[in-house]
Amino acid sequence: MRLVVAHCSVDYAGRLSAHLPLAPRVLMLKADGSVLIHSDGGSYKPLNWMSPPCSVSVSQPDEHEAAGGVTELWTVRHAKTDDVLVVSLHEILHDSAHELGIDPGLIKDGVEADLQELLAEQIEVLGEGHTLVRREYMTAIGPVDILARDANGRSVAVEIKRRGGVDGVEQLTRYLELMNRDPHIAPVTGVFAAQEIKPQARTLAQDRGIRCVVLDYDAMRGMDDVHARLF
Amino acid sequence: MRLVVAHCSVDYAGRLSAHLPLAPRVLMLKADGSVLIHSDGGSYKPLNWMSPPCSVSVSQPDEHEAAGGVTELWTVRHAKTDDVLVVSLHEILHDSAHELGIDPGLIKDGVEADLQELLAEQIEVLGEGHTLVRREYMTAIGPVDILARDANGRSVAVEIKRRGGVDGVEQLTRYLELMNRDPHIAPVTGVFAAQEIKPQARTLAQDRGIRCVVLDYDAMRGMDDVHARLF
DNA sequence: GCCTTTATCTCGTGC
DNA sequence: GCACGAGGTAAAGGC
Repeated sequence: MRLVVAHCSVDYAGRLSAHLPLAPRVLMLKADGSVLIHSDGGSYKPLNWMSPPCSVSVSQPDEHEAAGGVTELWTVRHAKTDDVLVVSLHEILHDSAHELGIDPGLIKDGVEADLQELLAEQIEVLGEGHTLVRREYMTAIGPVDILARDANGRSVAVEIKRRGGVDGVEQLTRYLELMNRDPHIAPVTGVFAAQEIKPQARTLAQDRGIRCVVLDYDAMRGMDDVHARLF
Repeated sequence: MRLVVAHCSVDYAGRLSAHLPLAPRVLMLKADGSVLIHSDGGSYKPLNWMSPPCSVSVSQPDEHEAAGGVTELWTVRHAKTDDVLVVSLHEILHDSAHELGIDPGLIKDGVEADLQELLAEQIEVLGEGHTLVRREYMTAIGPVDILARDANGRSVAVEIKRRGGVDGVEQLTRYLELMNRDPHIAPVTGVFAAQEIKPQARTLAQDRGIRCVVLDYDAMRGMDDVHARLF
């Protein structure tokens, strides 16, 4: 990992074209050849970058560039596409290199998969008398998150999202259309379950006869702890 | 902007929980209080981070932590949510601070808006005799990218994407359903225009009677230059 | 290897 | 300020 702080301008040509005017910035060169150009704000996204696999080649500025104050040019080429990032370095304020090794990586907890697991365990959250048929019920166009049965024994297809938008409703609609064509399983009703359901999505779901259920992750995890203690 | 290279472990609690075991990493502390934790690989996304607005407070390790090798604790708290990021620093390998100022920002070119502009100018790309009605034609559920008329004077709703996936076809389908209920404008046919159309999207579009048109951005920009030269 | 789905998405834009 | 759509989305998981 090499860290450089320098006045620079940047040009990118690839899926789009982009340009950064001359200013002081932090340049991060990773061991895999990738380059990140960060400013002192924004969020974690760099102003510009080149993703691996790629390689950097350093060259000297031509007469015109040198006259403009450029001391060094970095040309970063992607190995597979023809994306190119050119960093024109002016004054270099800092330059250091560090050996980091391979990172052991992030351990996560609390994403959609966890929600699905919890809901499968606590399927009664959908309403009294509901029973789980299976998680990841496969259809021709992909897996339905949860297939359940309501108190009357009718099939219920559940689509789970952390944040429920129209996309999720569309997805569930496609599954329902398909499943309701299959006489073995029809009729199937739909439930759209999410920690947060956006108004547009709720409207669309209601319009299509899909029930919306808001999930409380913390409460469900609490219930899960009770389960764990009791059994 | 402060750059620190150090052996550290990290814990995040917020919209999810996450943990990073002890390893050497780069810590980037931005002027707005945000913190990024980078490894020497991956992509532009840090292993972990805290987005602004937030603030860092430094504290000394307790006896137990100190015995484990912790020399300093950084607690990064989000100003609005209760997200917390705790960095447990062990050995510090590098520490430097740099004044960058506010970045002038990125200038982009070649995104969906440019495609829409070019297609509006060169509406005949859709087929002979096509004329432009208007861009961003408003409906109750949102704006249709382009409304045009074909050689027979029939309305044509165009959805433009850089990369055409099923989402775009669904979006256009919703517009078409709505517009075809309006006797003033019905019948409306649909055109799905993109630089690249995914096979699934093409199949879905054909199934719904929506025509697919692949756009050549470079060629259209070339035409645009010709336009500019001629007029 | 390709495709689909998720994301602490981020980021702009229009209301 | 919120909601919605786009992204050089990136990254993970299934087939």
